Amino acid sequence: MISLDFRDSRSIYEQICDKVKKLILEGALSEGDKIMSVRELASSLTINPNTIVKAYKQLENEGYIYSVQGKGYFVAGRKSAAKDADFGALFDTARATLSELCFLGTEKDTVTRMVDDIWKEMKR
Amino acid sequence: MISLDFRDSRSIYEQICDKVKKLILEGALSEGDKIMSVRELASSLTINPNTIVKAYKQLENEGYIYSVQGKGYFVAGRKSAAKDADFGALFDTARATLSELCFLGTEKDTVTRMVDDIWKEMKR
Amino acid sequence: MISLDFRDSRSIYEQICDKVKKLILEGALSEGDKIMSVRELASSLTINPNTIVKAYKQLENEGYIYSVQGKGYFVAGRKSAAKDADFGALFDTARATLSELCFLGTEKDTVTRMVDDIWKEMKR
Amino acid sequence: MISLDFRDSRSIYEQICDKVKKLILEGALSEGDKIMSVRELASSLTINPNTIVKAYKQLENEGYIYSVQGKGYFVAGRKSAAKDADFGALFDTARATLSELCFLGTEKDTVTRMVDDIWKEMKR
DNA sequence: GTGGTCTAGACCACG
DNA sequence: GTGGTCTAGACCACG
Repeated sequence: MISLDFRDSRSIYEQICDKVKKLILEGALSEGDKIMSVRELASSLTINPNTIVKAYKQLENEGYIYSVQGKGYFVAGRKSAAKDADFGALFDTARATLSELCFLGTEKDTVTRMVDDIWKEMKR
Repeated sequence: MISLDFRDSRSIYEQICDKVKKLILEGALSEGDKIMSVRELASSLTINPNTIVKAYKQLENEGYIYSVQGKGYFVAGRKSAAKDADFGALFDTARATLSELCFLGTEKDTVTRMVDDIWKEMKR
Repeated sequence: MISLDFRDSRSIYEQICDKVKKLILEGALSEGDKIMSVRELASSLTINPNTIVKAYKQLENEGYIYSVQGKGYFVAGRKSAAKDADFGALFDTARATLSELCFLGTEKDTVTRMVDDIWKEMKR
Repeated sequence: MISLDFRDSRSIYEQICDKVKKLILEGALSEGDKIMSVRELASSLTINPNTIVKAYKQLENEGYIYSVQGKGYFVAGRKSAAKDADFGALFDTARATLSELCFLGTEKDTVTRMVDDIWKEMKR
């Protein structure tokens, strides 16, 4: 299920993007699965359908989902997402965030354990 | 030195924030160093001084710099930044970015090496 | 044989149009050949027969096929297609696409070779 | 100048996309040039600003233009467009269109001359 | 003044 | 019923 945090400074469509992407990354949504329709999600969150459209189009541009005329949106595969991904930007973000954590005194072990967890979980 | 990329989708004050923070994380600016004055930086980048003020206020809120009335802005220490840091948000960003890299097929070794590099560099 | 790509952003009837036209251009279907009946193709693709009808009507308008009451649809000749073709629109599309390829750095030789290939293949 | 053709079956935002792209391909707009603001173009065409936004965002995704917060949209360079281009799709379109022209009886010389013209013009 | 986000709601094509 | 397009208009951040 998807919920919004109105205290979050990010825009609504960004939050929806991240939530749906998270469900895909976690494997809660698998390749070929249909995701909630634009209207369904809009009414369930009581926001405007156009805002959902914007989030879904963003995810479509990133290769995470695709639309089928008159049917709905479906989860695309890893290959599709990898093809459209901007690895440069992702690594920049990763490096900046990890550098900041390091500077602020985070132990390397803490981060290494997080990395281990992520790669272990994903292989399931 | 700081330069701007007008094609960057981030706002100017955000870019300045990130650039100054990066100089601090890299050790190019050390605790107690005076950073460029608002006027200096504004004229060197030919942008509005208010934009610099906004960036510096942001970094001050994050504990990375502090102002001395009539003297300018100075680099604060790690403890100051660590006290004001939102570790929850930083770890969320790190986890989300690394999860995405993992999903997209990045080898764990690549990331582990990046972590090693960052922690090694920083200890200097 | 005709297959559909549900990830294709084009509508189903457009995909069918393009696939059948391609078979004709390639010579896999020749003048006078009977093409698959609406019912046959609909059940083989498990889609609504009306969608096939729409595609066939479109190809009929373009002069690529013609229907014989109670017999089915047949491939028309080049003259028929040439008579109904909108050369202006085709040249506009060709010019726009080639201009974009040129702008993006494609070598002229690459395109000239493609043109050679197409005209050589077609003369068979 | 940009004008709309309401008889054109393409959507308004697509027409705007193509018109602006054409100006860039022709060299009427060069790298770094500011293009008409969203509001300016919307009022000059008497259409809704959101429709312009949609067209501009599409061109931004294709790397042809970029936005600067509070300043407007500017023409990006060839490299930017080439980086984001889907050459596979462009060549597919080119091949399909040229194959159709060939089938319909167009002389190879006519096409070769068009190719020559495009590559000659662009080098200016 | 500029682009960015969002609402409210209409009408369309597709199947 | 689904997504796609478009209008009309509001309010925001940025500089």
